[in-house]
Amino acid sequence: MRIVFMGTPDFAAVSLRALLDEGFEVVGVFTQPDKPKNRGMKLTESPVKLLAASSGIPVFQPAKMRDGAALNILKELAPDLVVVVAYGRILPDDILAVPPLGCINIHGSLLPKYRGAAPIQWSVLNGDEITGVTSMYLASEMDTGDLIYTAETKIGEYETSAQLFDRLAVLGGELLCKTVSDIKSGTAPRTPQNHQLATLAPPLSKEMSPINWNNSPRAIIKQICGLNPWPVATTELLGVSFRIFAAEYSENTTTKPAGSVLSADKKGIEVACGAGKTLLITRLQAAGGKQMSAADYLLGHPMTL
RNA sequence: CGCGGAGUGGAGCAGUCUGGCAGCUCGUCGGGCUCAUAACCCGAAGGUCAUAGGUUCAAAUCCUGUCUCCGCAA
Repeated sequence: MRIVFMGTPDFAAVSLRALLDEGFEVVGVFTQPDKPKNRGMKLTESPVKLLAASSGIPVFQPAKMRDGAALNILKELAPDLVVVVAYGRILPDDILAVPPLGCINIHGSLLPKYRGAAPIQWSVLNGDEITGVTSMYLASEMDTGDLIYTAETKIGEYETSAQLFDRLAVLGGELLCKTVSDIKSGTAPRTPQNHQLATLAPPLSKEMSPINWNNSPRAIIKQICGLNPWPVATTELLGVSFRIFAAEYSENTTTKPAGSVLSADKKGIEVACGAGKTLLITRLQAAGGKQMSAADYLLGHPMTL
């Protein structure tokens, strides 16, 4: 079975790796064009491109999906099945129509929940206890296609989006292989989504970063975890700006206003939250510095209360 | 050459502007105190000050090149 794989970031590369390790025949890979990125604006190749190139698979990086060029390339490759994982492009109907077995996708949530660009982060931000990955057929509208399989997993109380990303990438790779295998043998199910239950997971933005200390400790911790690794929760303590990477629950209570620093020692920086509750910041980063534990930070920057 | 910040014992920092003894808070090791401790007291080890060159009687500090890390931007 000839497969064309479309994807861009690490999350997608894990799925591609899984397909290759299982011995599926990947005849071509589509990925986003190299872009100037990072410090120095160096041209950066996507993780999927690097993996495909090192595996000897032809790589295509069409700038547009609708100008006919991409369509011609795809027809030339004559895939039986197209697998899309975090490609970053909407595929037009004429592309979707090329492979006889269809186009399938791995999505980082239990659809129809969290359609959109940031399902993993939103599942953390909202404090969900269960999430997972879904395999589905692509439809014209984003993340609305028929479901094939799902795999569930629990979200840890202190699990960050970054950590969940890594786990779901692996789960997604496994689910993809099972899905492709069953499509090949003709035993894959196909279930329409219940569109009534759909929710959206739009991209995150820096505007979500500032912590509102009037919220509950859990809401704040979920914000911190959900926004890690990007855009990262921020706050100002005693006049200094910080990015906050991790925090823990605290048993203590206080009568001081939300946002007040209550203590700062090896255990962390204790801050007042809503309703007199508190939490402990354990990992942070000051301007110009590196990310470090609160204890390390305090050694060189004592906080006098 | 997109913009800016930073490299100093194992960790986090000060010292750089104005050149002149390697400093602080921890950690580690040894000893002491204590019913006991992540507490306290005494002592010790550990740094070619990112790297290469230049200026100088003298460079962590001033000048030039290089490497690495961080934020913005994308």
